[in-house]
Amino acid sequence: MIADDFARRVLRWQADKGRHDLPWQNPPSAYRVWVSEIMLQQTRVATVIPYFQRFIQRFAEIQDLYHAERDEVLHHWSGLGYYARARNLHRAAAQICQQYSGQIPADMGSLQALPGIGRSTAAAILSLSGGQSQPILDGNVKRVLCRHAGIKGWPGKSAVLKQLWQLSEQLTPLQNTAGYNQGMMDLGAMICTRSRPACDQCPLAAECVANHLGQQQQLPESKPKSNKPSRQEWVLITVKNGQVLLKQRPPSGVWGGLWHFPAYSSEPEALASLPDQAKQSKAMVLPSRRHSFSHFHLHIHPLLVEYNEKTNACMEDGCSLWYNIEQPQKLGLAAPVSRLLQEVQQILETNT
DNA sequence: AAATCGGGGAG
DNA sequence: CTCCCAGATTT
Repeated sequence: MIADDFARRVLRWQADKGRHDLPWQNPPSAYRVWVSEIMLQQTRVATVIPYFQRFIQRFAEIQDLYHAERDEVLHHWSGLGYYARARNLHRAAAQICQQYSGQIPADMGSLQALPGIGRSTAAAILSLSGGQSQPILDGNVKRVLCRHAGIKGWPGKSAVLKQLWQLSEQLTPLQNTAGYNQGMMDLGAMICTRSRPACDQCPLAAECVANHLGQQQQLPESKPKSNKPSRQEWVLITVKNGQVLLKQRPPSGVWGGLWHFPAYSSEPEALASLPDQAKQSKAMVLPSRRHSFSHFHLHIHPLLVEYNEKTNACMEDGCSLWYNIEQPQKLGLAAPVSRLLQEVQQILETNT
């Protein structure tokens, strides 16, 4: 089948059955599409929607993002994961405001030079918001193309990736690229799903290799599985006069720039680090929990220690602070930290 | 080429 | 429980 016919079928289907009411589609400004594309990296649409709404409400324009504190940007990203995306988004906003007077660049090279924007994200911004003819290659397009062309091998391998980019380039039309790219993503999300694809409703089924061979479950090939290691940490939830001690994580690494409880590699080590006024208090052992990252499991063992102090001498040395549970500051908090803080709030108001 | 970087929904 | 999602960046 010639590429032109492929694109026409996708376009017709997307106009008829595709998604037209996603929050970032009206209006599809470059800024809104950019924010959405960053949030959507490795993240489902349904998960992103409420985050996008809150983020855009607070940072309606790129200048609002530029002038915001990083803590508040991370606050609006809390629970979404991959926090380097938020840090890069904030950095890129500064670059765009300083170097491009607030105008998001409209060419692939300039966009890809910005932190957090790779080829597919740059192409999505330019096509969806500006109508430029640029091929994309996200998880949806990979799945559709792997099945349609019967491409074997895991798409994460560079040879397969190169093949997929070449195919996407060939099939992407010069006109109506926004509708086409949106249609490819809609097909992947609504029809050509990972399990049980609805081939009977697919506009590309007639020439789809996987459909003809019944290989929908085998394509695309899945990532070779690896055993994830486990780590342990004991965290001190120190409550003093209704406030909780938090420490800021280093700018890079897991939960970079977010606020976390002081963490230790053993229980005795954690208890030994308590301030003298707290040592007489009995630590409450909260249930341990397992948190899974993409490449390891973290077993968190929380210890709750409450004490009071007349003199409220606040030690805030820039990388640690007392967090007010009742009137929280706008900080970046990882999902398990937010959950723990909620549990602690419950415990504290039950005890009073 | 392989590792790093979250969290949750689906199966 | 495993797998993977509108990927990019670093090693």
